[in-house]
Amino acid sequence: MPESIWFRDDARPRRPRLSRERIVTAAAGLLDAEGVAGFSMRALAARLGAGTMSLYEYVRSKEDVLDLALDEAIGEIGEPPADGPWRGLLTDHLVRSRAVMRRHPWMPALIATRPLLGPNALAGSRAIYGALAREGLHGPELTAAIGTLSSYLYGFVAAENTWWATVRTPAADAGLRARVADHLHRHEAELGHQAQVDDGDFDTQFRLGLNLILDGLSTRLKENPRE
Amino acid sequence: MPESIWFRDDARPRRPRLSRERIVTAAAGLLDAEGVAGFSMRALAARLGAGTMSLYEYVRSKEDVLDLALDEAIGEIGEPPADGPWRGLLTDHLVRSRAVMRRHPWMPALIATRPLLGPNALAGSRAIYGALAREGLHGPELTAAIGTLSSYLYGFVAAENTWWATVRTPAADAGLRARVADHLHRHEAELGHQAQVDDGDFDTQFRLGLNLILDGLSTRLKENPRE
DNA sequence: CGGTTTTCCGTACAGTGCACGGAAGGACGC
DNA sequence: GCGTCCTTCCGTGCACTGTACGGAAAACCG
Repeated sequence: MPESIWFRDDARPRRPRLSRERIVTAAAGLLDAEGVAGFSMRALAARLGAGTMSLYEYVRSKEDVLDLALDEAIGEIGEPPADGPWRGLLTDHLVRSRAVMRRHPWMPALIATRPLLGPNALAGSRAIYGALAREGLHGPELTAAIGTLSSYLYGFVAAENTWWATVRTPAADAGLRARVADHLHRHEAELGHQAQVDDGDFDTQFRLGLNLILDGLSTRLKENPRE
Repeated sequence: MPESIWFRDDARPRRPRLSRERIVTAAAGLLDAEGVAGFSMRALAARLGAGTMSLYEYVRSKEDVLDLALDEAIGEIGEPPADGPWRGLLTDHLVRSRAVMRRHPWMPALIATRPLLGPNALAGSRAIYGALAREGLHGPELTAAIGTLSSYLYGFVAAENTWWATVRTPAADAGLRARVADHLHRHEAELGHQAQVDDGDFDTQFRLGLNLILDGLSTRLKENPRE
């Protein structure tokens, strides 16, 4: 059996079966499947068919893996186009970001505990920065606008995800559901509205809040017209 | 030694040395001192001078303790006054909320993983609800306004706390600081601005973003005048 | 006084992240 | 061909986690 042909594709010593990329994508998959609480280095290694300690050849620590998985997931969002009307551009980017964070519900919890300094995170924020700087926003006002949008995005999805996680729990009895629905709709239940909640509900909530912020931003932009 | 006098002050059976309240306040103190990562049931018991398993007489699980500690901390915020100009009222409440979350930097990470259904959390959101309902906001628009404000608050403080945690780390070398500063100020560094960051920086950022949202809310209120 | 109930907690177990050191095998100089 | 080295892989072990279980002691009730 001419194994030499099969094996001869790279000249590095002891061509590795593992790699940083393989570990990171497996980590993201494990997080999708089991959540942050169910993520362990042992489970990750098992998912790769490797020994636990083999991972540490490519990764400094569990925290390191989480950092990398988070930045990979942020990369899924993609960058906004280089130009176009600012309002549609921002709306698109935030809606796509929310979609990615819903597909990877572990993201908000990780974001809450670590700075977003991965290459993908930095690239994305730079692109948004450019879009607003083009409209004449500068200095603290620019930073505040971006900070507001990203804080809103991430706070919203975090609340949304805990909502779904709470409702989907098998132990979620009617009483709990009612309390959570009340949390979402506040006094609406008392006013006779129905307390049903579905996906579309969150969609419109998200867009309403986003428009609130963009309206505020719009007045700022009119005060500082493009120079 | 007349122990009977010392011990005779309550007639309940086997008057307990521990209590739910004592556990919860000790938990908050431990979280303040060690953070979420350094929080363990063993450490909590040691802080109370008790055996680890004694805690479970008053508390179902570690998650339970965290839920209770979080709601207690939320209670520190206090409720907004029953009436007054809506804008000042909301600003005050959000500023006080931020102050509490800065004193207890573990709060955002916990909020990210559990629904805010404690009594204090519900009382606070009800009060804010009332303030905006009084201004003529109803239905989804009302829910969206509240959701936007709380998402912003919590997203902002989360980012702020990770910033301080990152900077205060002993291993934070100059390169890391520069990257984080860039993350905060985006391209400002490239534009020649100084990349120094201090508390006041975050204060003005927070107020700028808040005013952005409140401006957007203000236009909504003018469209739906108090009926 | 006996029995019951309520607190307290020692022990034990399955699980965690990761330090350490060894084993296996390709790469390379001779 | 043969040592030598260097890279990858990973078994073992340690300190630590949450908490199930069951027992000990103490206060109450009869």
